[in-house]
Amino acid sequence: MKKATSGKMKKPATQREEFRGKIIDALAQTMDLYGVNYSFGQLYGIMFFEDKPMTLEKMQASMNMSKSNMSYAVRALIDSKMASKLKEKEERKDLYVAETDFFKAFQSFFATKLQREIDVMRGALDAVIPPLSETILELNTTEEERKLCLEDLHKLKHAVNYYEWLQRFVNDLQSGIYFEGRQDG
Amino acid sequence: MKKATSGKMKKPATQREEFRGKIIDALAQTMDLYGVNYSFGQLYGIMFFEDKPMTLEKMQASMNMSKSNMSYAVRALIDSKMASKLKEKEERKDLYVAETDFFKAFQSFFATKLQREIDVMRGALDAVIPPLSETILELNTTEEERKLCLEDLHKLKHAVNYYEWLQRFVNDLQSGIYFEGRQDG
DNA sequence: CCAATCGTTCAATAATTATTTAACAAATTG
DNA sequence: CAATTTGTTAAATAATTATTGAACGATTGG
Repeated sequence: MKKATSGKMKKPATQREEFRGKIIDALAQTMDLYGVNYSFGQLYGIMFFEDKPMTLEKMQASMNMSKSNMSYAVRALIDSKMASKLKEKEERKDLYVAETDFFKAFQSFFATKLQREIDVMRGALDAVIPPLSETILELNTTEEERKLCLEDLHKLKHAVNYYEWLQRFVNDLQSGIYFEGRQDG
Repeated sequence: MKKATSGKMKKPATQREEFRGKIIDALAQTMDLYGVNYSFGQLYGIMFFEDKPMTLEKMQASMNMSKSNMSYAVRALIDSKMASKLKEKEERKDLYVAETDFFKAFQSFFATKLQREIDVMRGALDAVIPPLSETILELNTTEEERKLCLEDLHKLKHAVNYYEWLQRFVNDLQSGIYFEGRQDG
C-alpha cells in the first residue's frame, strides 16, 4: 500500500494541523508496515487526535473520501480493536472512538494478529502431523520416503513447540505483564 | 495480497509433498498477515523444508516463477533476516538458506519490523514536539490555540513514553530473554 | 405508516502492487 | 581477453486491492 493520491486530506490551515499531519502520516506508515491500508491508518490518526466520538460523516469530511470507504475503514479498525463503536448515537448517526492509549492499542493490535497467525498455523499443523506420522508408521512406505517424512515431522514438531510458546506469549501480552515497567497511562 | 494465480507451484507428486504444500500455504498466509507478499512467504516455506542451500535457479524451478522475481523475493527475506546468503557459491551461483529455527525467525522478523516502526514514529515525534512546544510558549499564540496545542502535546508525550517502552521491548526481544521458557531448539 | 436518512453491500472503476521480459554490468572460465 | 553466465534493475504487463457510486434494507422521526 501507499499514500493514496485520491481523496487527499484537506490542507493544514494552522501550524498545529500541519504537525498533526506529520504524526498522522507516521502512524499510517507504521500501520502500513503491518499490512493495514494506509488510508485506514490515516483514519486512526485522525480519530486519535479528535478527542470526541466521530460519525462516518465526520470521517468522510476529514478524509475527503466516500462514506462507503469510511465504513470499511472503521470496521477494519474495530476488527483489530484500535477503535470501537459507542452504544449511543448522535442524531441517528453511529459514533466511533479510537483507542488513544498506545499501550492498549499495541496490545490489541498484536494480540489479534498473533492469535490469527497461531490459529492458521495450528490448523495446518493439526491437519498434517497425524497423517504424516501415519505414513511413517505404515509398512509399505519406502525407506527413503520414511526418512524424508521423518525429517519433515521433526521440523513440524519444532513448529508446534514454537506455536505453543507463542500462545503463551500472546496470553501474557493480553494479561498486561509486559507493561509493568511503563511510565504513563 | 492473495494467493497468486500466476506461476503456480508444481502439483504435489507424493503425499509428503501435499503435506508440505499445506504448511507452506499456512506459512505464506501468516506472512501475508504482516504485509509480506504471499509468494515471498511461499518461498520461505520452500526454503524451510529444503534443508540444503538453494540457488535462484532452484527457487525458480520450485515456484515456477521468473528468476527476477526470485531475486526480489530472496532479498525481501534477507531484509527481514528470515534467510541469508552464504559466502560460498555453487558453480558461479549464489546460495541461500532459510532460518529454520522459528524462534530466531520470529525474533528477527518482529525485531526488524518493530524497529522500523520505532524509527518512523520517533522521527515524526522528534520533528514535531519541539516546534509544538515552542508554539505553546510563544506570547502571541491565542489562548484557544494554546489549549489545543497543549492537548496534542500531552498525547505526543504519551506516545514518546510508549515508544521508549517499545524500544526496551525490542531490545529484550533481541536479547532472547522471552525465549527462556522454551522447550526445544 | 410514510418519507427521510443511515450504514452496508455489490459491482464498477481507479490505483497500486506483483510479476515478467529484456537489457546490462560484473564476474568467471577457458 | 572473449564468451558465457549470473544477479540486478528498469520498463512493461498482469493481477490484485482500494475506492467509489448506486442500490437496498433497516431504522427512526414526524
